[in-house]
Amino acid sequence: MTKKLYLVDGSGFIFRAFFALPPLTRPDGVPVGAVYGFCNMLLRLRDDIAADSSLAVMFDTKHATFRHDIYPEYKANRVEPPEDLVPQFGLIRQACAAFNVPSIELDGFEADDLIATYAREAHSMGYEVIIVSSDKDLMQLINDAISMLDPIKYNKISYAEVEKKFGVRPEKVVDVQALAGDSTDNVPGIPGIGIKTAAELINTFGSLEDLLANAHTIKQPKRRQRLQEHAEDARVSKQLVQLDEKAPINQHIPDFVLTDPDPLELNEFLRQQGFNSLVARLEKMFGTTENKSEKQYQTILTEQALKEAITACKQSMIMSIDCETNSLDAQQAKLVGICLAAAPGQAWYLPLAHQVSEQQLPLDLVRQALQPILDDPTVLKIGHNFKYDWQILAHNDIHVSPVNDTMLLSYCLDAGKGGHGMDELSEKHLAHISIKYKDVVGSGKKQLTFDQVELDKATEYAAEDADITLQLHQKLFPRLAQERVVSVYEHIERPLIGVIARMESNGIKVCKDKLNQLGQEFTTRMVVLEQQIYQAAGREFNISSPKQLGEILFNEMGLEPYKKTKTGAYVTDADTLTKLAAQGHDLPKLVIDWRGLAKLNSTYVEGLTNAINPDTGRIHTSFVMTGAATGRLSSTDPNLQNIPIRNEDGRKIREAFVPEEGYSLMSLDYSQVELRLLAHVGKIDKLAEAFRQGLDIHAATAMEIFDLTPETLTPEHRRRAKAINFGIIYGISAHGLSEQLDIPRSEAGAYIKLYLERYPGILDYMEQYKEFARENGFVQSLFGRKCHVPGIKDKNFAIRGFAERQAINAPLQGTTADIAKKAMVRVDKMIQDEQLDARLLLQVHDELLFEVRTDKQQQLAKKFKSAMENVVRLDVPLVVDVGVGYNWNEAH
DNA sequence: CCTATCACG
DNA sequence: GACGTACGTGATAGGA
Repeated sequence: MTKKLYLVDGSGFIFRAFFALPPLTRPDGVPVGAVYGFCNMLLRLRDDIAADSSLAVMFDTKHATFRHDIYPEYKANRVEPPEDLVPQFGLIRQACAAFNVPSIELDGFEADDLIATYAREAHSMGYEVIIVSSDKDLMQLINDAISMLDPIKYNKISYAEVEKKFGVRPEKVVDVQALAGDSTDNVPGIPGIGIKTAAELINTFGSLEDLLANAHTIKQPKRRQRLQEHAEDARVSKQLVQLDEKAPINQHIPDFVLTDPDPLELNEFLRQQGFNSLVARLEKMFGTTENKSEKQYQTILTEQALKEAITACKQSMIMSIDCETNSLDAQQAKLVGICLAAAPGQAWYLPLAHQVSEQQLPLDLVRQALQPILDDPTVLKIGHNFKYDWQILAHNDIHVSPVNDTMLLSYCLDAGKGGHGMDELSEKHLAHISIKYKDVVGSGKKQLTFDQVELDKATEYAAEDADITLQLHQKLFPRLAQERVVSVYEHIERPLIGVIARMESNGIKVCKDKLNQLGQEFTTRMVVLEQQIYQAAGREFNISSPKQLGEILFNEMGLEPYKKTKTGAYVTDADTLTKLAAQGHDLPKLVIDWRGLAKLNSTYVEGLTNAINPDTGRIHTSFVMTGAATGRLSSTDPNLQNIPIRNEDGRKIREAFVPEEGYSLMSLDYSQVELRLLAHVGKIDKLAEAFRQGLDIHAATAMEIFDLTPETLTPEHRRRAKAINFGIIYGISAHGLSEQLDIPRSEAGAYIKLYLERYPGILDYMEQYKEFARENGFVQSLFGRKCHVPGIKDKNFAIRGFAERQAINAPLQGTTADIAKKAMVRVDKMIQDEQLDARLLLQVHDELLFEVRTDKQQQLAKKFKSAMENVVRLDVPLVVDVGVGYNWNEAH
């Protein structure tokens, strides 16, 4: 194997990274985006490359180079670097020192010349050279042993890429550049000749000199004249772009062999810059990087040890608590152990049900010993995703209060900035990569349950989790007040833990027989469709495969495809198939119908049947409290927030959701909340007035924008107005609306213009929130919930546009979420305090589903409706529709 | 593990 | 002037 030398173009990198990467500042305000990119790239390189490789970084200096002697205007058009970039030059040199990577600069020479010199030298010594840069000026150096690596896209640049860019082999690149010039470096070249023409000329004549010597043979008069007039410019240009391979270097290649950095020094540098996630990676690569005080993790097996742990927790007045179980499903999980932490580095693991020989403390004893401190109002208990622990403990008759939840803290502070799982937060805030659950229990067939894990391993893992939770609380809790999200946390998220925990434990009864019967009905119909599909297609194929379907529709049957996916496959979605069906083809319609039934069977009939808990006969979904950046809940395992409703077959699935004997299902849903909020927040008088009058809002909109009376209003008008109303909430675009309504873009654009004219205030609302997002990086709901929109300043139109639409939508969606959550807290409190014979079962964004005693349903409906409608007072009334029935379809 | 599709608000 | 889009989710099947 030949040894490899990596030569990094430090100066090139910093410019490119500065513009390519998002701006980032240290806590003290110093811009460090490019430095971060640089460190990231170095770490990645070190991780990827062989240990016996060599590495050095080259920099430009501020001084003039020999090129300015040849041509005083060289780079004369360069403007001063942006002020955010200036401090980063020094920091990147510091970064090299911290990484223990040689950095080289030389007055009178550019980084490119140093790279050229070292590359040729190393080549002659038998090295393979990889130039880490994407600078086109370096492409002239490429040969079989010298290649380039784009440091940001991280892809190889070789012959093919050079020829694509310059149209010639690398050794002719300078000749092409000499002709084409380079406006960024103020290299003159020959006017009127660009890269395309230059490549053509060089390929025809062989070289610059041959071309200039034979310029008189050029046919095009203008081109001939210019080549003759500017021959000298071309020669000068070539000197400017030709890299100097004989720079007087004084550091030698053998000195560039990789050496490990001093972990302590590098750690300090990275922490200074606030690069916690990099510190975490560093620990993984080089082992521990800090002289941390010894961790004190203990396994508790005696009553005495338990007492001591509790005393320590009581003294510290704050403790974290974390349950270990044998399942992720809170309803089925058995409590295997409990972990407590009282201070960073100090944690105890209390094994309860491990399958090991050691004697573990009995649960009853542990419960009695722990309950006082878990109830103690002077000791704050910290959990991460405590909703889970709440249920596990409650199922074991253990109750905890007061509680803070680090997952919810992170959610209130940083929604939209990434996930809120403990592993991710540990890396982000503590610069520590935590032990993964999979590392403890293994994976695949050999995966253990936690009760099979040895006590020392279990202690190490569990104690670290409790430790991290406590440390995360130290980092996150103080930010709550500083960043003004106390109210959202205290009044919405924190009280919701118990509410949702109860909902999940309640579950909802699902009738297995009904699902089974539906499954058979759907299957029978699919068999018929299947035969018709094969007949229409002319052969059998896998109807579930979009690839095979595309092949049949567009290749074998020759239908006209509407569009392709980004991977180049034909789109075969329902939209496309509907359009094809409208042209009179049979197959698309058959496939649409088949897919509808297949979806119902696989996702709902089978999925829901499998999700029925054998002990309770009910389905217990899991609501994810931090899943949606806007503040909404999401539902998983199974998702009960997307049960079909929009067509007849789908609604049959809802009939399988039923109440207990003597009870009814009662659905209460907010009518048109987001539009009402738009009217309120945007102060859209006409819209608000329509709501106050209790009008059909889409019909009212249609009459307003199309100048109609009730007599001239048609269902089509109303349909279009409805689409526009929703479009507005989504941050409307003419293209989006035209797709939705299947009308020309121009027509959609005209509708939007009309709408914005008739509802003055909407445009202001949209501009105001976009501006707020640009200034603050986030938008807020009516109750102060934050949703971060990182792309809002991106120079890429698509990304920025996306962020702008988020900025328009998130305050509305987020406020709806706040209202629904507040309603849940209220209603749950009523149920608890007044001991109502009602259970909250599900939340579907703007709907709450209850199971209520049938003979009390009217009274309960009145109570809940009123509670929900009066959660907040707005300029428009909030209206809640109520439905009751013996299944979810009837209730809705 | 990613992509395409489709269910909901 | 083009770029490429409706906002927010989760589950399933196919295929690499």
